[in-house]
Amino acid sequence: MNNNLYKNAKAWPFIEANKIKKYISKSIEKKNVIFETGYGPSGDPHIGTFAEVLRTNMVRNCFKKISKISTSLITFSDDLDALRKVPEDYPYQDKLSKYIDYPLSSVPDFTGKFKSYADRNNNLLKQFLNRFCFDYTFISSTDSYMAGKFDAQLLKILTNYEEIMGIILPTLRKERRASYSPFLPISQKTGKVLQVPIKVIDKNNGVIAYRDENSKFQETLVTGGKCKLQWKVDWAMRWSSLDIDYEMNGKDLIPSFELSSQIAKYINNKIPVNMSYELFLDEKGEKISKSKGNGLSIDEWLKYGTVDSLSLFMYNNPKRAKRLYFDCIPNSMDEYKKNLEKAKVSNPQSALENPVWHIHNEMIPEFSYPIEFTSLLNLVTALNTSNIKTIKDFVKIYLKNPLKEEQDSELNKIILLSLEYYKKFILPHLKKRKPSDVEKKAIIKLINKIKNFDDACSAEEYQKIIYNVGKEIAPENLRKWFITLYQILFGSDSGPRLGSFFKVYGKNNVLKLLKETIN
RNA sequence: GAGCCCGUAGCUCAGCGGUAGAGCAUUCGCCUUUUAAGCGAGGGGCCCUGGGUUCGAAUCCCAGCGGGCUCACCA
Repeated sequence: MNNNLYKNAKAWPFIEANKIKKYISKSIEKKNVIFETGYGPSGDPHIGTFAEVLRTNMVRNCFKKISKISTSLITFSDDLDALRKVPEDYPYQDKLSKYIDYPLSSVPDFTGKFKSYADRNNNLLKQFLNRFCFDYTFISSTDSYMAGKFDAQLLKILTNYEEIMGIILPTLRKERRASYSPFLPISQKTGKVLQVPIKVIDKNNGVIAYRDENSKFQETLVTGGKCKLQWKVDWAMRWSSLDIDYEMNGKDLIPSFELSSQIAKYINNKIPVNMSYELFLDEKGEKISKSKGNGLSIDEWLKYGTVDSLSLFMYNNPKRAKRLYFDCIPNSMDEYKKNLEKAKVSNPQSALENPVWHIHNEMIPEFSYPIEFTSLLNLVTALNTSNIKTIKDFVKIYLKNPLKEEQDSELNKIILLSLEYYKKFILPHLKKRKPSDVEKKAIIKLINKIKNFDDACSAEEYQKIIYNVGKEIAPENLRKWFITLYQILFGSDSGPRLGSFFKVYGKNNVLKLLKETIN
Protein backbone atom coordinates (compact mmCIF):
# COMPACT_ATOMS: atom_id res chain seq x y z
CA MET A 1 0.00 0.00 0.00
CA ASN A 2 2.41 2.71 1.12
CA ASN A 3 4.87 2.14 -1.67
CA ASN A 4 5.99 5.73 -1.86
CA LEU A 5 6.62 5.86 1.85
CA TYR A 6 8.94 2.89 1.57
CA LYS A 7 10.68 4.26 -1.48
CA ASN A 8 11.40 7.54 0.28
CA ALA A 9 12.48 5.96 3.54
CA LYS A 10 16.00 6.99 4.42
CA ALA A 11 16.69 4.49 7.15
CA TRP A 12 19.68 2.40 6.13
CA PRO A 13 17.84 -0.94 5.95
CA PHE A 14 15.49 0.58 3.37
CA ILE A 15 18.40 1.97 1.38
CA GLU A 16 19.86 -1.53 1.30
CA ALA A 17 16.53 -3.10 0.41
CA ASN A 18 16.17 -0.71 -2.50
CA LYS A 19 19.65 -1.68 -3.68
CA ILE A 20 18.56 -5.32 -3.77
CA LYS A 21 15.41 -4.47 -5.67
CA LYS A 22 17.44 -2.70 -8.31
CA TYR A 23 19.89 -5.60 -8.47
CA ILE A 24 17.30 -8.31 -8.98
CA SER A 25 15.46 -6.28 -11.59
CA LYS A 26 18.35 -7.21 -13.90
CA SER A 27 17.72 -10.93 -13.64
CA ILE A 28 14.73 -12.19 -15.51
CA GLU A 29 13.32 -14.87 -13.28
CA LYS A 30 13.91 -14.22 -9.64
CA LYS A 31 11.59 -16.24 -7.47
CA ASN A 32 13.27 -16.01 -4.12
CA VAL A 33 15.75 -13.50 -2.76
CA ILE A 34 18.38 -15.08 -0.54
CA PHE A 35 20.26 -13.33 2.24
CA GLU A 36 23.38 -14.91 3.69
CA THR A 37 25.33 -14.46 6.88
CA GLY A 38 28.50 -16.41 7.47
CA TYR A 39 29.74 -17.88 10.71
CA GLY A 40 32.99 -19.56 11.69
CA PRO A 41 32.28 -21.95 14.58
CA SER A 42 35.80 -21.82 16.00
CA GLY A 43 34.53 -20.67 19.40
CA ASP A 44 31.61 -19.06 21.17
CA PRO A 45 29.47 -17.00 18.82
CA HIS A 46 30.80 -13.49 18.56
CA ILE A 47 28.68 -10.42 19.12
CA GLY A 48 29.72 -9.27 15.65
CA THR A 49 28.22 -12.39 14.06
CA PHE A 50 25.08 -11.75 15.94
CA ALA A 51 24.99 -8.10 14.84
CA GLU A 52 25.35 -9.23 11.26
CA VAL A 53 22.36 -11.54 11.43
CA LEU A 54 20.27 -8.91 13.17
CA ARG A 55 21.11 -6.24 10.63
CA THR A 56 20.68 -8.54 7.68
CA ASN A 57 17.28 -9.44 9.03
CA MET A 58 16.36 -5.76 9.22
CA VAL A 59 17.22 -5.35 5.54
CA ARG A 60 15.22 -8.45 4.74
CA ASN A 61 12.18 -7.08 6.55
CA CYS A 62 12.39 -3.84 4.60
CA PHE A 63 12.77 -5.75 1.37
CA LYS A 64 9.55 -7.60 2.11
CA LYS A 65 7.80 -4.25 2.24
CA ILE A 66 8.95 -3.12 -1.17
CA SER A 67 8.74 -6.39 -3.08
CA LYS A 68 6.40 -9.32 -3.42
CA ILE A 69 9.22 -11.73 -4.09
CA SER A 70 9.71 -14.25 -1.31
CA THR A 71 12.89 -14.22 0.77
CA SER A 72 15.01 -16.46 2.91
CA LEU A 73 17.92 -16.00 5.25
CA ILE A 74 20.74 -18.50 5.30
CA THR A 75 23.05 -18.74 8.26
CA PHE A 76 26.02 -20.59 6.88
CA SER A 77 28.45 -22.25 9.25
CA ASP A 78 31.89 -22.91 7.86
CA ASP A 79 32.34 -25.98 10.04
CA LEU A 80 34.54 -27.93 7.64
CA ASP A 81 37.17 -25.30 8.28
CA ALA A 82 40.16 -26.46 10.30
CA LEU A 83 40.69 -25.71 13.97
CA ARG A 84 43.64 -23.35 14.08
CA LYS A 85 43.75 -22.10 17.62
CA VAL A 86 42.26 -23.16 20.91
CA PRO A 87 40.11 -20.34 22.33
CA GLU A 88 41.56 -19.09 25.59
CA ASP A 89 38.32 -19.38 27.51
CA TYR A 90 37.61 -22.96 26.42
CA PRO A 91 37.62 -25.28 29.45
CA TYR A 92 39.34 -28.30 27.87
CA GLN A 93 42.49 -26.67 26.52
CA ASP A 94 44.73 -29.73 26.39
CA LYS A 95 42.16 -32.03 24.88
CA LEU A 96 41.20 -29.55 22.19
CA SER A 97 44.77 -28.69 21.28
CA LYS A 98 45.25 -32.25 19.97
CA TYR A 99 42.78 -31.49 17.23
CA ILE A 100 44.54 -28.55 15.59
CA ASP A 101 44.15 -28.75 11.79
CA TYR A 102 41.16 -31.07 11.99
CA PRO A 103 37.83 -29.93 10.55
CA LEU A 104 35.80 -28.27 13.31
CA SER A 105 32.98 -30.69 12.65
CA SER A 106 35.21 -33.69 13.31
CA VAL A 107 36.57 -32.37 16.60
CA PRO A 108 34.75 -33.97 19.54
CA ASP A 109 32.79 -31.85 21.99
CA PHE A 110 34.44 -32.45 25.32
CA THR A 111 31.44 -31.26 27.26
CA GLY A 112 29.79 -34.41 25.92
CA LYS A 113 26.59 -32.66 25.00
CA PHE A 114 27.01 -32.33 21.27
CA LYS A 115 28.07 -34.39 18.28
CA SER A 116 31.14 -32.24 17.72
CA TYR A 117 32.92 -29.07 18.72
CA ALA A 118 31.40 -27.28 15.72
CA ASP A 119 28.00 -28.63 16.64
CA ARG A 120 28.37 -27.14 20.10
CA ASN A 121 29.24 -23.71 18.71
CA ASN A 122 26.58 -23.91 16.02
CA ASN A 123 24.02 -24.61 18.70
CA LEU A 124 25.16 -21.70 20.81
CA LEU A 125 24.65 -19.44 17.82
CA LYS A 126 21.22 -20.89 17.12
CA GLN A 127 20.26 -20.29 20.74
CA PHE A 128 21.05 -16.61 20.42
CA LEU A 129 19.25 -16.33 17.11
CA ASN A 130 16.19 -18.07 18.46
CA ARG A 131 16.10 -15.72 21.37
CA PHE A 132 15.48 -12.96 18.86
CA CYS A 133 12.94 -15.08 16.97
CA PHE A 134 14.78 -14.92 13.67
CA ASP A 135 13.46 -16.88 10.77
CA TYR A 136 16.54 -18.47 9.22
CA THR A 137 17.82 -21.59 7.52
CA PHE A 138 20.93 -23.03 9.08
CA ILE A 139 23.32 -24.66 6.65
CA SER A 140 26.37 -26.65 7.65
CA SER A 141 29.32 -26.49 5.31
CA THR A 142 30.36 -30.04 6.17
CA ASP A 143 26.92 -31.45 5.40
CA SER A 144 26.81 -29.59 2.10
CA TYR A 145 30.25 -30.72 0.97
CA MET A 146 29.59 -34.32 1.96
CA ALA A 147 26.25 -34.39 0.22
CA GLY A 148 27.86 -33.18 -2.96
CA LYS A 149 25.87 -29.99 -3.05
CA PHE A 150 28.90 -27.97 -4.09
CA ASP A 151 30.21 -30.46 -6.63
CA ALA A 152 29.17 -28.57 -9.77
CA GLN A 153 30.93 -25.44 -8.53
CA LEU A 154 33.98 -27.36 -7.38
CA LEU A 155 34.43 -28.79 -10.86
CA LYS A 156 34.01 -25.34 -12.35
CA ILE A 157 36.77 -24.06 -10.12
CA LEU A 158 38.98 -26.92 -11.25
CA THR A 159 38.21 -26.07 -14.86
CA ASN A 160 39.23 -22.47 -14.26
CA TYR A 161 42.09 -23.39 -11.95
CA GLU A 162 44.73 -21.28 -13.69
CA GLU A 163 42.59 -18.16 -13.86
CA ILE A 164 41.66 -18.38 -10.20
CA MET A 165 45.25 -18.96 -9.16
CA GLY A 166 46.11 -15.93 -11.27
CA ILE A 167 43.77 -13.80 -9.18
CA ILE A 168 44.97 -14.98 -5.80
CA LEU A 169 48.69 -15.47 -6.20
CA PRO A 170 49.56 -11.78 -6.73
CA THR A 171 47.95 -10.99 -3.35
CA LEU A 172 50.23 -13.42 -1.50
CA ARG A 173 53.79 -13.26 -0.33
CA LYS A 174 56.41 -15.28 -2.19
CA GLU A 175 56.71 -18.02 0.43
CA ARG A 176 52.98 -18.52 0.52
CA ARG A 177 52.65 -18.56 -3.26
CA ALA A 178 54.60 -21.79 -3.41
CA SER A 179 52.23 -23.64 -1.09
CA TYR A 180 48.91 -22.07 -2.01
CA SER A 181 46.08 -24.06 -3.46
CA PRO A 182 42.37 -23.20 -3.69
CA PHE A 183 41.67 -26.86 -2.87
CA LEU A 184 42.49 -28.17 0.58
CA PRO A 185 42.44 -31.98 0.50
CA ILE A 186 41.08 -33.74 3.55
CA SER A 187 43.78 -36.24 4.44
CA GLN A 188 42.63 -39.75 3.73
CA LYS A 189 44.89 -41.01 6.48
CA THR A 190 44.35 -38.60 9.37
CA GLY A 191 41.30 -36.56 8.39
CA LYS A 192 43.20 -33.30 8.73
CA VAL A 193 42.62 -30.38 6.40
CA LEU A 194 45.86 -30.18 4.41
CA GLN A 195 47.46 -27.01 3.15
CA VAL A 196 49.59 -28.50 0.42
CA PRO A 197 50.56 -27.52 -3.11
CA ILE A 198 48.70 -29.25 -5.91
CA LYS A 199 51.07 -31.15 -8.15
CA VAL A 200 48.75 -32.48 -10.84
CA ILE A 201 45.28 -31.53 -11.91
CA ASP A 202 43.04 -33.67 -14.04
CA LYS A 203 40.16 -31.51 -15.20
CA ASN A 204 38.44 -34.26 -17.11
CA ASN A 205 38.10 -36.55 -14.11
CA GLY A 206 37.79 -33.92 -11.40
CA VAL A 207 40.92 -35.17 -9.68
CA ILE A 208 43.95 -33.49 -8.11
CA ALA A 209 47.18 -34.96 -6.84
CA TYR A 210 49.37 -33.76 -3.99
CA ARG A 211 51.91 -34.98 -1.43
CA ASP A 212 50.42 -35.73 1.99
CA GLU A 213 51.87 -35.28 5.50
CA ASN A 214 54.31 -38.12 4.87
CA SER A 215 55.32 -36.80 1.45
CA LYS A 216 53.38 -39.63 -0.05
CA PHE A 217 51.81 -38.97 -3.43
CA GLN A 218 48.01 -38.94 -3.20
CA GLU A 219 45.21 -38.54 -5.67
CA THR A 220 41.75 -37.38 -4.76
CA LEU A 221 38.50 -36.19 -6.23
CA VAL A 222 37.78 -32.52 -5.58
CA THR A 223 34.12 -33.42 -5.13
CA GLY A 224 32.06 -35.28 -2.54
CA GLY A 225 33.68 -33.75 0.52
CA LYS A 226 37.15 -34.98 -0.35
CA CYS A 227 38.44 -31.41 -0.62
CA LYS A 228 37.52 -28.16 1.03
CA LEU A 229 38.06 -24.77 -0.58
CA GLN A 230 40.30 -22.03 0.73
CA TRP A 231 37.99 -19.53 2.24
CA LYS A 232 37.99 -16.72 -0.31
CA VAL A 233 37.27 -19.24 -3.06
CA ASP A 234 34.82 -20.93 -0.74
CA TRP A 235 32.97 -17.68 -0.27
CA ALA A 236 32.67 -17.10 -4.00
CA MET A 237 31.58 -20.69 -4.51
CA ARG A 238 28.79 -20.29 -1.97
CA TRP A 239 27.33 -17.24 -3.68
CA SER A 240 26.85 -19.33 -6.75
CA SER A 241 25.85 -22.64 -5.12
CA LEU A 242 23.37 -21.10 -2.76
CA ASP A 243 22.35 -18.31 -5.14
CA ILE A 244 23.08 -15.57 -2.61
CA ASP A 245 21.70 -12.11 -3.41
CA TYR A 246 22.72 -10.18 -0.35
CA GLU A 247 25.51 -10.43 2.18
CA MET A 248 27.09 -8.04 4.66
CA ASN A 249 30.58 -8.14 6.06
CA GLY A 250 32.81 -6.23 8.45
CA LYS A 251 35.19 -3.71 7.00
CA ASP A 252 38.09 -6.06 7.69
CA LEU A 253 36.74 -8.25 4.90
CA ILE A 254 36.44 -5.55 2.24
CA PRO A 255 39.59 -6.69 0.38
CA SER A 256 38.44 -10.30 0.66
CA PHE A 257 35.04 -9.46 -0.76
CA GLU A 258 36.67 -7.82 -3.73
CA LEU A 259 38.91 -10.79 -4.31
CA SER A 260 36.04 -13.25 -3.96
CA SER A 261 34.09 -11.14 -6.44
CA GLN A 262 36.92 -11.54 -8.95
CA ILE A 263 36.92 -15.27 -8.40
CA ALA A 264 33.12 -15.43 -8.67
CA LYS A 265 33.40 -14.34 -12.28
CA TYR A 266 34.89 -17.74 -13.07
CA ILE A 267 32.20 -19.69 -11.27
CA ASN A 268 28.79 -18.36 -12.27
CA ASN A 269 29.48 -14.67 -11.95
CA LYS A 270 27.16 -14.54 -9.00
CA ILE A 271 28.12 -11.58 -6.79
CA PRO A 272 25.64 -10.53 -4.11
CA VAL A 273 24.69 -7.00 -3.16
CA ASN A 274 27.05 -6.14 -0.38
CA MET A 275 27.30 -3.74 2.51
CA SER A 276 30.29 -3.44 4.75
CA TYR A 277 29.86 -2.31 8.30
CA GLU A 278 32.33 -0.88 10.78
CA LEU A 279 33.76 -3.02 13.54
CA PHE A 280 32.94 -2.75 17.19
CA LEU A 281 35.70 -1.38 19.35
CA ASP A 282 36.53 -2.09 22.95
CA GLU A 283 36.94 0.57 25.61
CA LYS A 284 40.41 1.34 24.27
CA GLY A 285 39.23 1.70 20.69
CA GLU A 286 40.55 -1.60 19.42
CA LYS A 287 38.74 -4.22 17.38
CA ILE A 288 36.75 -6.68 19.43
CA SER A 289 37.87 -10.16 18.63
CA LYS A 290 37.22 -13.63 19.89
CA SER A 291 40.85 -14.43 20.46
CA LYS A 292 41.51 -11.32 22.54
CA GLY A 293 38.28 -11.67 24.51
CA ASN A 294 37.98 -7.91 24.80
CA GLY A 295 34.82 -5.85 24.59
CA LEU A 296 31.44 -7.33 25.32
CA SER A 297 29.79 -10.65 24.59
CA ILE A 298 26.10 -11.08 23.84
CA ASP A 299 25.58 -12.68 27.23
CA GLU A 300 27.28 -9.83 29.03
CA TRP A 301 25.04 -7.26 27.39
CA LEU A 302 21.94 -9.27 28.20
CA LYS A 303 23.00 -9.53 31.82
CA TYR A 304 22.57 -5.78 32.24
CA GLY A 305 20.31 -4.73 29.39
CA THR A 306 17.30 -5.91 27.43
CA VAL A 307 17.32 -7.66 24.09
CA ASP A 308 15.72 -4.55 22.58
CA SER A 309 18.42 -2.24 23.87
CA LEU A 310 21.01 -4.49 22.26
CA SER A 311 19.08 -4.48 18.99
CA LEU A 312 18.96 -0.71 19.11
CA PHE A 313 22.70 -0.48 19.58
CA MET A 314 23.21 -2.75 16.58
CA TYR A 315 20.76 -0.78 14.47
CA ASN A 316 22.39 2.57 15.03
CA ASN A 317 25.01 3.72 12.53
CA PRO A 318 26.35 0.40 11.27
CA LYS A 319 28.90 2.22 9.15
CA ARG A 320 30.39 4.03 12.05
CA ALA A 321 32.97 2.53 14.37
CA LYS A 322 31.47 2.39 17.84
CA ARG A 323 32.83 1.62 21.22
CA LEU A 324 30.90 -1.35 22.56
CA TYR A 325 31.27 -1.38 26.29
CA PHE A 326 29.22 -1.68 29.45
CA ASP A 327 28.59 2.03 29.73
CA CYS A 328 26.69 1.91 26.43
CA ILE A 329 23.93 -0.13 28.05
CA PRO A 330 22.09 2.44 30.20
CA ASN A 331 22.08 4.96 27.34
CA SER A 332 20.77 2.39 24.93
CA MET A 333 18.05 1.36 27.39
CA ASP A 334 16.84 4.94 27.70
CA GLU A 335 17.12 5.67 24.02
CA TYR A 336 14.99 2.64 23.28
CA LYS A 337 12.27 3.85 25.63
CA LYS A 338 12.40 7.32 24.10
CA ASN A 339 12.10 5.97 20.58
CA LEU A 340 9.24 3.72 21.53
CA GLU A 341 7.30 6.64 22.90
CA LYS A 342 8.13 8.74 19.87
CA ALA A 343 6.88 5.97 17.60
CA LYS A 344 3.41 6.20 19.09
CA VAL A 345 2.92 9.77 17.93
CA SER A 346 4.88 9.90 14.69
CA ASN A 347 3.43 10.04 11.19
CA PRO A 348 3.74 7.07 8.80
CA GLN A 349 6.78 8.44 6.97
CA SER A 350 8.87 9.33 9.99
CA ALA A 351 7.84 6.07 11.68
CA LEU A 352 10.02 4.30 9.13
CA GLU A 353 13.03 6.23 10.37
CA ASN A 354 12.45 5.14 13.94
CA PRO A 355 14.78 2.35 15.08
CA VAL A 356 11.99 0.55 16.95
CA TRP A 357 10.15 0.08 13.66
CA HIS A 358 13.09 -1.97 12.45
CA ILE A 359 13.79 -3.67 15.74
CA HIS A 360 10.26 -5.03 15.91
CA ASN A 361 9.60 -5.36 12.20
CA GLU A 362 6.77 -2.85 12.36
CA MET A 363 5.02 -4.65 15.23
CA ILE A 364 5.95 -2.03 17.78
CA PRO A 365 4.90 -3.00 21.30
CA GLU A 366 2.56 -0.68 23.12
CA PHE A 367 4.35 -0.73 26.41
CA SER A 368 7.83 -0.43 27.65
CA TYR A 369 9.24 -0.15 31.13
CA PRO A 370 7.64 2.75 32.99
CA ILE A 371 10.83 4.41 34.20
CA GLU A 372 14.10 5.36 32.53
CA PHE A 373 16.87 2.89 33.23
CA THR A 374 19.25 5.64 34.30
CA SER A 375 16.67 6.94 36.78
CA LEU A 376 16.22 3.44 38.07
CA LEU A 377 19.97 3.13 38.50
CA ASN A 378 19.96 6.37 40.49
CA LEU A 379 17.22 4.98 42.62
CA VAL A 380 18.89 1.64 43.19
CA THR A 381 22.12 3.45 44.02
CA ALA A 382 20.32 5.72 46.43
CA LEU A 383 18.48 2.91 48.13
CA ASN A 384 21.51 0.68 48.17
CA THR A 385 19.37 -2.40 48.48
CA SER A 386 18.80 -5.59 46.53
CA ASN A 387 15.28 -5.84 47.81
CA ILE A 388 13.10 -5.77 44.72
CA LYS A 389 9.96 -4.93 46.61
CA THR A 390 11.53 -1.90 48.25
CA ILE A 391 12.74 -0.65 44.88
CA LYS A 392 9.41 -1.27 43.29
CA ASP A 393 7.56 0.57 46.05
CA PHE A 394 9.76 3.56 45.45
CA VAL A 395 9.21 3.44 41.71
CA LYS A 396 5.49 3.48 42.36
CA ILE A 397 5.82 6.57 44.54
CA TYR A 398 7.84 8.21 41.80
CA LEU A 399 5.49 7.44 38.93
CA LYS A 400 2.75 9.98 38.47
CA ASN A 401 0.36 7.55 36.80
CA PRO A 402 -0.55 4.21 38.30
CA LEU A 403 1.40 1.31 36.91
CA LYS A 404 -0.36 -0.48 34.09
CA GLU A 405 -0.57 -4.23 34.35
CA GLU A 406 1.45 -4.74 31.16
CA GLN A 407 4.23 -2.58 32.50
CA ASP A 408 4.54 -4.50 35.71
CA SER A 409 6.52 -7.40 34.29
CA GLU A 410 8.64 -5.00 32.25
CA LEU A 411 9.45 -3.17 35.44
CA ASN A 412 10.39 -6.37 37.23
CA LYS A 413 12.68 -7.26 34.38
CA ILE A 414 14.59 -4.01 34.38
CA ILE A 415 14.84 -3.87 38.14
CA LEU A 416 16.74 -7.14 38.00
CA LEU A 417 18.95 -5.78 35.23
CA SER A 418 19.59 -2.56 37.09
CA LEU A 419 20.56 -4.51 40.20
CA GLU A 420 23.12 -6.48 38.23
CA TYR A 421 24.48 -3.29 36.73
CA TYR A 422 24.58 -1.58 40.08
CA LYS A 423 26.45 -4.42 41.77
CA LYS A 424 29.02 -4.65 39.03
CA PHE A 425 29.66 -1.06 38.02
CA ILE A 426 28.37 1.34 40.68
CA LEU A 427 28.68 -0.32 44.05
CA PRO A 428 32.46 -0.88 43.81
CA HIS A 429 32.95 2.86 43.30
CA LEU A 430 30.84 3.99 46.21
CA LYS A 431 32.81 4.82 49.29
CA LYS A 432 30.83 5.03 52.48
CA ARG A 433 32.71 7.15 54.93
CA LYS A 434 32.99 6.65 58.65
CA PRO A 435 31.15 9.16 60.79
CA SER A 436 33.10 11.61 62.92
CA ASP A 437 32.60 11.47 66.71
CA VAL A 438 30.01 14.24 66.62
CA GLU A 439 28.19 12.54 63.76
CA LYS A 440 28.36 9.23 65.58
CA LYS A 441 26.62 10.73 68.57
CA ALA A 442 23.92 12.16 66.34
CA ILE A 443 23.35 8.80 64.71
CA ILE A 444 23.06 7.11 68.08
CA LYS A 445 20.48 9.71 69.03
CA LEU A 446 18.66 8.99 65.80
CA ILE A 447 18.68 5.27 66.52
CA ASN A 448 17.24 5.76 69.98
CA LYS A 449 14.47 8.04 68.79
CA ILE A 450 13.47 5.64 66.04
CA LYS A 451 13.50 2.74 68.49
CA ASN A 452 10.98 4.53 70.67
CA PHE A 453 8.51 4.81 67.82
CA ASP A 454 6.10 2.03 67.05
CA ASP A 455 6.10 0.16 63.74
CA ALA A 456 3.42 2.30 62.15
CA CYS A 457 5.60 5.38 62.16
CA SER A 458 4.85 7.41 58.99
CA ALA A 459 7.28 8.84 56.47
CA GLU A 460 6.61 12.34 57.80
CA GLU A 461 7.35 11.26 61.35
CA TYR A 462 10.64 9.70 60.28
CA GLN A 463 11.48 12.88 58.44
CA LYS A 464 10.66 14.95 61.54
CA ILE A 465 12.93 12.82 63.71
CA ILE A 466 15.79 13.25 61.26
CA TYR A 467 15.29 17.00 61.20
CA ASN A 468 15.15 17.31 64.93
CA VAL A 469 18.41 15.46 65.35
CA GLY A 470 19.94 17.54 62.56
CA LYS A 471 18.91 20.76 64.19
CA GLU A 472 20.83 19.78 67.28
CA ILE A 473 24.14 19.09 65.56
CA ALA A 474 24.05 21.55 62.66
CA PRO A 475 21.31 24.11 63.21
CA GLU A 476 22.92 26.61 60.83
CA ASN A 477 23.13 24.20 57.90
CA LEU A 478 20.60 21.43 57.75
CA ARG A 479 21.55 20.59 54.18
CA LYS A 480 24.93 19.51 55.41
CA TRP A 481 23.31 17.09 57.83
CA PHE A 482 21.45 15.37 55.02
CA ILE A 483 24.56 15.16 52.86
CA THR A 484 26.37 13.69 55.84
CA LEU A 485 23.74 10.98 56.16
CA TYR A 486 23.88 10.16 52.46
CA GLN A 487 27.64 9.90 52.58
CA ILE A 488 27.65 7.66 55.60
CA LEU A 489 24.68 5.49 54.65
CA PHE A 490 25.09 5.21 50.88
CA GLY A 491 28.51 6.54 49.95
CA SER A 492 26.97 9.27 47.84
CA ASP A 493 26.26 13.00 48.15
CA SER A 494 22.59 12.67 47.43
CA GLY A 495 19.87 10.12 47.84
CA PRO A 496 16.23 9.46 48.42
CA ARG A 497 14.09 11.49 50.72
CA LEU A 498 15.06 9.84 53.94
CA GLY A 499 11.64 9.83 55.60
CA SER A 500 10.09 7.94 52.70
CA PHE A 501 13.08 5.67 52.44
CA PHE A 502 12.97 4.68 56.11
CA LYS A 503 9.27 4.05 55.88
CA VAL A 504 9.57 1.77 52.84
CA TYR A 505 12.77 0.15 54.02
CA GLY A 506 11.18 -0.87 57.32
CA LYS A 507 12.10 -0.09 60.89
CA ASN A 508 14.27 -3.12 61.58
CA ASN A 509 16.27 -2.67 58.41
CA VAL A 510 16.74 1.03 59.14
CA LEU A 511 18.04 0.33 62.62
CA LYS A 512 20.37 -2.31 61.25
CA LEU A 513 21.65 0.06 58.59
CA LEU A 514 22.26 2.85 61.12
CA LYS A 515 23.96 0.57 63.63
CA GLU A 516 26.34 -0.72 60.97
CA THR A 517 27.65 2.79 60.37
CA ILE A 518 28.76 3.36 63.94
CA ASN A 519 30.56 0.06 64.42
C1' G B 1 51.44 0.75 1.14
C1' A B 2 45.97 0.26 0.43
C1' G B 3 41.04 0.69 2.39
C1' C B 4 37.42 2.34 5.96
C1' C B 5 35.74 5.54 9.85
C1' C B 6 35.96 9.94 12.79
C1' G B 7 37.13 15.62 13.59
C1' U B 8 30.40 19.54 16.71
C1' A B 9 30.55 22.60 24.31
C1' G B 10 36.08 21.12 29.03
C1' C B 11 34.89 15.38 28.23
C1' U B 12 31.66 11.44 25.75
C1' C B 13 28.79 11.89 21.75
C1' A B 14 23.73 12.82 19.00
C1' G B 15 22.05 15.69 14.82
C1' C B 16 23.33 14.66 8.55
C1' G B 17 20.11 20.40 3.77
C1' G B 18 16.03 24.91 7.03
C1' U B 19 16.99 28.93 14.59
C1' A B 20 23.40 24.60 17.38
C1' G B 21 21.72 19.77 20.76
C1' A B 22 21.96 15.88 25.00
C1' G B 23 24.51 13.59 29.16
C1' C B 24 28.60 14.40 32.35
C1' A B 25 31.70 18.49 34.21
C1' U B 26 31.43 23.80 35.74
C1' U B 27 28.84 28.53 38.09
C1' C B 28 24.64 30.29 40.82
C1' G B 29 19.92 29.58 43.39
C1' C B 30 16.50 26.19 46.09
C1' C B 31 14.94 21.62 51.69
C1' U B 32 10.45 21.74 59.16
C1' U B 33 9.90 19.20 52.46
C1' U B 34 2.99 20.25 47.46
C1' U B 35 8.44 13.33 45.45
C1' A B 36 16.22 16.18 47.11
C1' A B 37 15.45 9.32 43.49
C1' G B 38 17.25 16.11 43.45
C1' C B 39 15.10 20.54 41.01
C1' G B 40 15.63 25.33 38.53
C1' A B 41 18.61 28.97 36.00
C1' G B 42 23.12 30.28 33.59
C1' G B 43 28.01 30.28 31.23
C1' G B 44 30.55 27.75 27.54
C1' G B 45 30.61 26.70 19.89
C1' C B 46 34.73 30.19 13.33
C1' C B 47 30.23 22.48 13.99
C1' C B 48 39.04 20.92 11.68
C1' U B 49 40.68 24.20 7.17
C1' G B 50 39.90 25.82 2.08
C1' G B 51 37.01 25.56 -2.24
C1' G B 52 32.34 24.02 -4.78
C1' U B 53 26.79 22.85 -5.32
C1' U B 54 22.35 25.48 -3.24
C1' C B 55 17.77 30.72 -1.98
C1' G B 56 20.10 28.28 2.24
C1' A B 57 25.64 23.64 4.26
C1' A B 58 27.68 21.23 10.71
C1' U B 59 24.87 18.29 7.11
C1' C B 60 25.95 17.04 0.05
C1' C B 61 30.63 17.10 -3.41
C1' C B 62 36.10 17.94 -4.06
C1' A B 63 40.90 18.92 -1.93
C1' G B 64 43.84 19.34 2.32
C1' C B 65 45.21 18.80 7.61
C1' G B 66 44.71 15.99 12.07
C1' G B 67 43.24 11.35 14.88
C1' G B 68 41.94 6.22 14.92
C1' C B 69 41.08 1.44 13.07
C1' U B 70 41.44 -2.47 9.52
C1' C B 71 43.87 -5.32 5.73
C1' A B 72 48.38 -6.68 3.44
C1' C B 73 49.86 -14.60 7.63
C1' C B 74 44.80 -17.07 8.84
C1' A B 75 39.67 -16.60 8.59
